[in-house]
Amino acid sequence: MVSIKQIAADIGVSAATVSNALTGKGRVSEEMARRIRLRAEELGYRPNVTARALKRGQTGILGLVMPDLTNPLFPRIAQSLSEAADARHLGILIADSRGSAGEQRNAMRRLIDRGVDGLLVVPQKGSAPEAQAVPMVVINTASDPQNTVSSDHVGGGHLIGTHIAELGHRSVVLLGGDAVSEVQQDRIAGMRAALSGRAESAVRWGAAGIEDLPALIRDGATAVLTTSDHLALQVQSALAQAGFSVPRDVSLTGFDDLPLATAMHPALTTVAQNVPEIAMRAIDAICARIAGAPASADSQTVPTRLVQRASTRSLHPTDPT
Amino acid sequence: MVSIKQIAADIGVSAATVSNALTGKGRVSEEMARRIRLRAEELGYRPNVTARALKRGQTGILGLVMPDLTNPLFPRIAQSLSEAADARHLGILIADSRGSAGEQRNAMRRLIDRGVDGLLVVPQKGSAPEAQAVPMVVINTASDPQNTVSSDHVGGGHLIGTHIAELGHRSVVLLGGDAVSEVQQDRIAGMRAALSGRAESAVRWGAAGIEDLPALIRDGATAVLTTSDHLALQVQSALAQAGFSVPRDVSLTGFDDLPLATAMHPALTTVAQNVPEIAMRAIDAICARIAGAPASADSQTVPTRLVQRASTRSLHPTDPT
DNA sequence: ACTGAAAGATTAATCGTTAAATCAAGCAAG
DNA sequence: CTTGCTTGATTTAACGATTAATCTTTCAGT
Repeated sequence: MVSIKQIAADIGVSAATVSNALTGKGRVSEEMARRIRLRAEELGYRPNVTARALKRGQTGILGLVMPDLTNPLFPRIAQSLSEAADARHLGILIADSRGSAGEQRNAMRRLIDRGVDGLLVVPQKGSAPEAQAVPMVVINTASDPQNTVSSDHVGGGHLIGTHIAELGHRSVVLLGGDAVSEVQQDRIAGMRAALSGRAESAVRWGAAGIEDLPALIRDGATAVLTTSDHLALQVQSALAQAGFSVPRDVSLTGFDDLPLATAMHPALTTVAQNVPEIAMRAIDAICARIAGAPASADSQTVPTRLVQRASTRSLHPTDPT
Repeated sequence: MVSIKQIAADIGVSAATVSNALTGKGRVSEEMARRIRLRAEELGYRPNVTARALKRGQTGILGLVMPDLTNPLFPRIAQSLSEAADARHLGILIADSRGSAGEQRNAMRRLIDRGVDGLLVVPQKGSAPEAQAVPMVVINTASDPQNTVSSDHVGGGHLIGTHIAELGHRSVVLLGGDAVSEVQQDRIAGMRAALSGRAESAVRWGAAGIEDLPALIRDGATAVLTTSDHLALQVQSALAQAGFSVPRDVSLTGFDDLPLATAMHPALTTVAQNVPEIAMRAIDAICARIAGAPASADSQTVPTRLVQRASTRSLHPTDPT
C-alpha cells in the first residue's frame, strides 16, 4: 500500500506538505499541490482511513442494530440507509440482536467497541435500548420519545380504517401478529380510532386469531385488517381453505407494502411506509448528533400512504363490483 | 475513553506491560497481570480497535457486496454471515451494487478504501467481479470457478425435476425470471436434465412467460416449475385469474424457500438453499485467504434440499389426492 | 537598507497499541 | 567470583495521517 510518505520521498518534500496538498488545508503553492496530486494519482494513493480515524477520533462508520435480520423490512431499510450513508461517506456495520433484549445490548456493545461513530437501532419488540457512549437514533418505534424516527403507524392504521369505513363495512376484524409489538399495537389503535362510531371492530392476535376468522365472518364480519402483508397472505390462504374468497366475501388489508403485496391475487390493499424518507431522516439525525447537536426530546414521525389495490371491496350498492 | 496509558500510569508501570498483561503476549508476572486486569476491569477499559488495526494492518472487518439489498434472500444471507463472522470477532460492512456492474466495482472499491480485510461478493447478474487488492470470496455463482461458494443450483433443479417426473407429469413448463441470471439458467438446466426422456419441457422467461401459461396448460402442460418462490406466487395469482387451481389443475414449484412459501395456499413445494452452510463456508474460505492461504481454483458447492409441500400433485391414478 | 508580513515549506508531536530491542536483577553452575 | 541464563519490566520505534508550531524566503513599504 502506498502511503503519504512515499509520495513525499518521491517528490522530495515532507509528509506534512503532501497531507496539506491532498486535503487542501495548510499552505501549499499551487504548483507543488499539482505535482503532488499528480504523483498520488499515478501511484494510486488511497488515504488510510484507519490512521485518519485514529488521529481524528472518528471512524466514519455507523452501526445498524436490527431485531432480526430476517425481518422482511430489513432489506429496504438496509438499502435506504446504505444509500443515505454513502452520500455522507459513511459506512454501515450490521448487527443482529436475535431474539432477546440482552443480545441487543451485546450487539450494541460490539459495535461500540468497534468504534462506530453512532448507532441506528431498530429496537427489539417491547424493549427500549438504553443510552450509550455514542449518539443513538431509534428507528420505527415512537414509544421511546428520545431521538426517534418512526413511521406514523397510528396514522397508517387510521388510513386503512377510514378506507374500510368509507367502503361501507360495518363489522370488521383487526388482526395483529404479536401483541407485544408496540408498532402493531399502534397500527391497531389507529384502525380502531378510525372505525370508532362507524363500525364494530373485534381485535384478534396471532395464529389463534386466524383460526377464529371463519366464525367471525359467518357472524357478519366483512373485512379483515391485518398489521402486516405477510399476515394478510396467511389469512387469504386460510380463508380460501374455509371457502371464502377475497374480496368477494371479505375484504383484506395488509401493512408495509412488501413485494408480495403485488404478487398475490388479488393484489393487496396496504399501507406503505416511506422507508427512504425514514432512512434519510435517521441519517440526518445521527449526523447532527455526531456533529454535536444535543439529544432532541421530540421524535420525528413520517407519514404513511394508503395503497389501494384489489383486495378491498365497496359494500355500497351503487358502487361497481 | 480510558486508554492503556491511564491504566499504566494508575498502576505505575509502563504501557507495554499493560498491553502485554492484557493480551498475554510478552513476559509479565502473574501477580502484576492480575492487578492490571483488575484495574482495567474497574475502569471499564476497552481496547481501541482503530489503533490496533493501524498497528496490525488488519481491521477485522469484512465487506459484503450484494447485487441488490432488496433481494429477498439478502436477509438470510446477511444474518447467517453476520453470525458466522461474529464467532470470529469480525464485523460486516454492507454495500449495495445497485443495478450495474460499474456500481459493483465502486462498492468494492469503497469497502477496500475503508480497509476491509476481505470481500464477500454476491455478484451482479451476469458479471464476474474482478480480482482486487484484498482476498475475495464469491457467493452463489458457480460460473466463476475461483474462490466460489455456491448452492448446487443445477442439483436443486434436478431435485425438482425428478420430483415432478416421479409424480407422473409428462408435459412441463419451466419458467425463469431473467435469462441473464446464471443462477436461474443453472436451475433450469438441472430441471431439464432431470426431465429429459421422461417428460416434454418448454422454457419461458419473465412476464411474457407468465402470460403464455394458460395456453400452455390448455395444450396439456400439467406442471409449472419456476426459479423462485416469488415468481411462483405470481404464477399462482395469474393462474387463479385464468381459472386454474393449484395443484388440482396444475402443479407449481418455487425455489429458495422464502417465508411466503408457507404463507401461501397451497403451501409451496420448493428447493431450500442451505444458507447457513454457505455462510459458514464463505467465512471459512475468506478467513483462510486472509490468513495467507492461496487462492484456490476449485469452487465449493453446497447441496440443496427438496421441500415437498402441497402445491405439487401426483398424476398416478393409484395415488391419493 | 531595514522591518514586517505573508507565503511556502519543515519539524515534531500526537492518536492508542504493539513488537522488538534493551536493561536490570536474581540465581545456578563452573 | 564471574559467566550465562531466566524472568520481569522498560524503552524505543513504528503504524499513517494530521496539525500546531517553527523556520526560511521573498517581497512590499518606508
